[in-house]
Amino acid sequence: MVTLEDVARQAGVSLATASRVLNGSTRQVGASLRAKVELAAAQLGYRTNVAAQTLARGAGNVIGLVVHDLTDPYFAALADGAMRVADSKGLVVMVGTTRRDPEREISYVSALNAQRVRAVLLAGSRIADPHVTRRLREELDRYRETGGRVACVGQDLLGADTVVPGNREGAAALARALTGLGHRRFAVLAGPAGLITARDRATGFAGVLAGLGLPAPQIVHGSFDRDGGYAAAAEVSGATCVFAVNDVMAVGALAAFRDRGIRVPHDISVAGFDDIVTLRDLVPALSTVRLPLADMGARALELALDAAEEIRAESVAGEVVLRESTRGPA
Amino acid sequence: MVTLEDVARQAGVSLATASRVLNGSTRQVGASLRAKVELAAAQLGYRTNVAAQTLARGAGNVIGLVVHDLTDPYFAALADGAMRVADSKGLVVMVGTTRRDPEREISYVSALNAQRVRAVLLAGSRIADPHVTRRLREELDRYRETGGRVACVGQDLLGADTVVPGNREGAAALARALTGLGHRRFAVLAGPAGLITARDRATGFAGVLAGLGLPAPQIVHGSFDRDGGYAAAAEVSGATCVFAVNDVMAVGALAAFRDRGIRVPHDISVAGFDDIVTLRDLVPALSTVRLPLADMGARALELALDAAEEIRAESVAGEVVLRESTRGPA
DNA sequence: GGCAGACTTGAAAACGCTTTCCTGGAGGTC
DNA sequence: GACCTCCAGGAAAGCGTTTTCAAGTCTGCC
Repeated sequence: MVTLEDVARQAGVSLATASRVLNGSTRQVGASLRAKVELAAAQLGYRTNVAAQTLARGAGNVIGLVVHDLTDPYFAALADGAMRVADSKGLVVMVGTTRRDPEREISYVSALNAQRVRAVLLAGSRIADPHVTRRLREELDRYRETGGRVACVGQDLLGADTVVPGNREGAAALARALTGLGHRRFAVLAGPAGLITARDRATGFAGVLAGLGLPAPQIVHGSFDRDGGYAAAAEVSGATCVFAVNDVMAVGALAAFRDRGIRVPHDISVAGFDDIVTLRDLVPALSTVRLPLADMGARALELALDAAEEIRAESVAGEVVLRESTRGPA
Repeated sequence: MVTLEDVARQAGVSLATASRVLNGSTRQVGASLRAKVELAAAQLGYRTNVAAQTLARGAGNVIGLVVHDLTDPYFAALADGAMRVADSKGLVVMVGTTRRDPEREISYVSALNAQRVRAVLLAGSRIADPHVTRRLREELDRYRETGGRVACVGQDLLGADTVVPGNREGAAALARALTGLGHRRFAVLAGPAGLITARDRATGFAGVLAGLGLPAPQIVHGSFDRDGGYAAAAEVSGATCVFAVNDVMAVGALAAFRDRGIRVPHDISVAGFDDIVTLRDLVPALSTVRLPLADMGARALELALDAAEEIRAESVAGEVVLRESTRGPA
C-alpha cells in the first residue's frame, strides 16, 4: 500500500508538499517540486486514502441517498438525477434501499451519519406515523447538529430542504381533465392508507370531484406497487374511469382489466401518475401526470449542498398528459 | 461532535475499553463497565466515525458497485440483488453509473480504490476494445494488489470472479424455440457491434440458424436501448420473426411496428432477452429469455466477498419464456 | 498459602492524511 | 544597503479509531 509518505520520500520533498500537490490545496507549490511529486506518484501508483483524508479534513466527499426500492423506476429516475449532479461535483453516492421499512430508513440515516457523509437525501413518501417520523427526525437532527446537510423529495415534514412534487395539484388537474372528458363516476386506486404521497394524490383528485358536485369516487386501498394496482382494480365497480395513484399501479390495473376482458379505454378509462419513462410504450399508452423525476433528484442534491439559513420547500408541478388509456365514457 | 474519547471519559473507562464495547471486538469487557459505556454512549448520542475506524482497521465496510445506467431495469435489478446481500452482511453500497462511457468506468474503479472499499462489483457488458479493457484491468489489478476484491457480472475477461449469464446458450435456445414455431426468416436487432453481451446473444442465435441450414438472419446494429430497438426495427424487411438482443430494445421494436401498422405477433413475431419484471405487463406479452437478475447481482457480491485462490466463473442459464409476442409465421 | 494461568483493563503507538505555524530566502522600496 | 513584505517549503500536531503490549486481578490447584 503506497502512502503519501512514500511518494514524498521518493520525490525528495516533505509530506506537506506532497499533500499540497496531490490533493488540491489553495497553496502554491513550485513547478519543479510539483513535477517531481507527480512523477513519483505516478511511478508508485499512489492512490489517496480517502478514509484518512476524510478523517483529517473532517469532511468526506460522499453523499448518501435513501430510497425505498431501486427497482421501482420512480426511485431509479430520482437516483439517476441525483447521481448526475453528484459526479459533476466530484462526489460519490452511497445508496440504501429501505424496502419500505421505516426502521431500515432510520438505521440507514444512522449509518450515513457514521460515514460522515456530506449530505443525505431522503427520497420517497413518509408513512403518516408520528412515532416513526419523530424518531427519523431525531436521527436527522443528530446528523445535522454536526454539520450534516439533509434534503428530501416528497413531503416537507422533516424540517429539511424539500423538493415537493405537486401531488395534490397534479391529481386535481388530472381530475379536471378527466371530468372534462365527460366522466362522472370514478374509482381511485389509492394505495396504502398511511402513505402521504398516495393520500395527497387521492384527496387532490377527490377534492375536484366534490367541488364539481360529482359523486365521491370509490376508494380502493392496496399496496403502492403493480400488484396492489392489480388487486385493487378487481374491486372497482360502476366507475367509467379509474385513477391509480401511480403509474406502476396503473399498469397492474391495466393487466387486471385485460385479464377480465374489460377493454381500456373502450369500457373503462385508466390514468396513473408519474409518467415513468420505461412505461411509455405501454398499450394503451397511459394517461398520467408527468413529474420531472431526474430533475427533482438533481435539485434535491443541489438544495442539500448549498447551505442556507432557512428551510426551503421547492415545489415542482406535474403536467397532465392525456394518452390513449383515457377517453370519454361510452 | 461526540468522540469515543468523550464517551470513555464520561463512563470513566479507558479509550480501549470504550472501543471494545461499542465497536464489536472479540475481547470481553466486564458487565459493569460495559453497561457504563453503553449508557454514556446513549446519553451523549455517540456515532462511530467510520472514517477513523476504516483508517485504523485498514478496511472499511462499503462495497462499490459500478453499473452503466441505473434507470435501466436490468441494472436496477442487479443492483437490488447485490444490495440485499450487502446489507444482510452489514455492508453498505456505493453506486456509480458510467453512462456507458468506459473512461468513467475506469475512473470509478479508481475512486472506489481510493475509498478502500471492501469489494467492487462491475456489472454490465464490456466493450470489445482491447485498449480500454487493458486500462481497466490495470486499475483493477492495482486495487487487488492491496487486498481489494473484484467480481463482475458479464464477461469473464477481467481476471476476476464472474457471474456469466448464458447469453449464447440462451439465445440459441430461443432460436430453437422460434424455429420450432415454424419461423425461417429472422432479423436480429443486434445492438452495438462492439458490445460483447450483444454480440454473444446475436451470434448464439445466428449459430443455431446456420446449424439448421436456414438463411442467415438480417443483422441490424444500433444502440442497446429502447430507441436503438425502435430505430433498428424500421430497417427490418422480409423477416417473420425479430430477435432483439434485450427486452428494452424489443419494447422499442414493438413501438416501431405499432407505429407503422405492423401487428405483433400477427404480422411479425418479436422476442427479447432478460425478462425485465417491469415489462411483464406489456401487450403483447414479450417472449424472452429469463435471467435471474437479482440473484446474479447477489451472487456476484458473494463471490467477491468470499475470497478464493482460483478465479471463478459461474454461469447462470437463461430460460426461454414464450409469450404472446411470438407465434408461428402466417 | 503460593503460584501458574486465564482474563480484564489501560497506556500508547499506529493508521495516512491535512493544516497550522515557522523558517529562510527572494524581491521590492526608500 | 537596510528594512519589510511575501511566499515556497518543512516540522509537527492533530483527526478518531483500533490494537498491541504490559500490568493487574482472579481462580483454582497443589
